[in-house]
Amino acid sequence: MALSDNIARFLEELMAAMDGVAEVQRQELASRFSCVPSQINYVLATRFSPEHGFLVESRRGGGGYIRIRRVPVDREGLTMHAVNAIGEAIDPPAAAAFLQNLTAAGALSTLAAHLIAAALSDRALRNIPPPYRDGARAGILKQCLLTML
Amino acid sequence: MALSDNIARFLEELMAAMDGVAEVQRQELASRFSCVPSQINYVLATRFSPEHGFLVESRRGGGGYIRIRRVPVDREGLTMHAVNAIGEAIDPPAAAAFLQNLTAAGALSTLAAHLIAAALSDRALRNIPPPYRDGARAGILKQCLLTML
DNA sequence: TCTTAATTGGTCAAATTTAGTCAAATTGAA
DNA sequence: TTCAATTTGACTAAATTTGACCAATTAAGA
Repeated sequence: MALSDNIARFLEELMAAMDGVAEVQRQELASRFSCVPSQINYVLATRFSPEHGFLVESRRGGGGYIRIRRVPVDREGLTMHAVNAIGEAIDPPAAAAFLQNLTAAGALSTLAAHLIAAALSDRALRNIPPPYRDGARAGILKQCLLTML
Repeated sequence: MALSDNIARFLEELMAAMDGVAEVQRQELASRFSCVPSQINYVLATRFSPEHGFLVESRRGGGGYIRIRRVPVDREGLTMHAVNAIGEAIDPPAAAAFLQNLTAAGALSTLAAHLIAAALSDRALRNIPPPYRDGARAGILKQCLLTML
C-alpha cells in the first residue's frame, strides 16, 4: 500500500473519530509519515477533492492548519433539480450530460449511470418509432432518477 | 508446461489460498518467474479475462498492484439465457418475473433490478403510445441486462 | 506603529515507480 | 511445414514521491 493511501486512511479515520472534520498541521502530518510536506497536498488533491465530496480549508502562518470536512451530498436535491430540468423530451447527448453531472456530484453511482444510459440508448429503444424516442427517454430518465432516491 | 501456464497456476493457487482474491505486483511476479513484465499481461489477457470468469483491477505508480478476483457464478450464462428468452415484446408481469429470477439467481443486484424495473414501468413509458410499450420494454430490458455483463 | 524574522501552508515540475500496449521474434504442435 | 500460442522488448501511460521556490500570517523588536 502506497504512502498516499496510508495518509488518506489516517485522515479518514481521524475524520470519522472527530465527527466529520479533521484538522491537522501539514508539517506535523508529514513528519508523522516521514515524507515531504507537499506529499500532504498531493493526498488532499487526489483523494479529498470536492469531487470526492470533501471541503478543505487551510491557514498559513503561526498556528496554521489544514481542515478537512466531509460535505454531505444532497442527492435528493440534486436529483429533483435534474428531474425538473428534464422536459418532455431529451436527446441522447443531453441525457448523457445529465447522467455525467449527477455522477460527478456524487448523486448517482457509476453503475446506476451506466444502467440508465443503457436504458436510454437508441439501441434499447429500437422497437419504438424514432419520433417517440426522445419523449421515451425523458420519461425513463425521470422515473429512474426518482427511483434512486 | 509453458511459462504462462505456470504463472496462471501460481495465480490460481494464490487466489484459492487468499479467499478468492490474488494481489500481486507485476514486476515482482515477473522476477519470480524470470520473465519480462508484459508476460504477466499476456497471462491475464489469455487466462483471467472476464470471459473466463475473472475480474482484474490494477494501479500504477508507487505501491501499484494487480488484483485478480474470481467472479462468482456465470452471471453471463444466466443473463444470456434470459436475453434470448425475451422476445420482441414483453408485458410488465413477465418482465418483473425475469428480473426476480435473475436477482434470485444472483445474476443481478437488487439495485440494478429496481432501476431496470423503473425504466420498464408504464409510468416511465407514458410518453410512448401504449401499442409500442411492450416492444420498448423488451428492447430496454435486453439492453440493460447486456450492460450488466 | 513599522519592519523584519519566524512560522506555516501552496505550487509546480522533475524524478521515480509501477503497469499497459503492441508488434516482432520464437516455439511447438498438428 | 504452417499456424496459433507464447515470449520478448521497446515504447507508452499513469500514479506517486520529492524538492526547490513562493505566499500568507503571525510574532518580536525597534
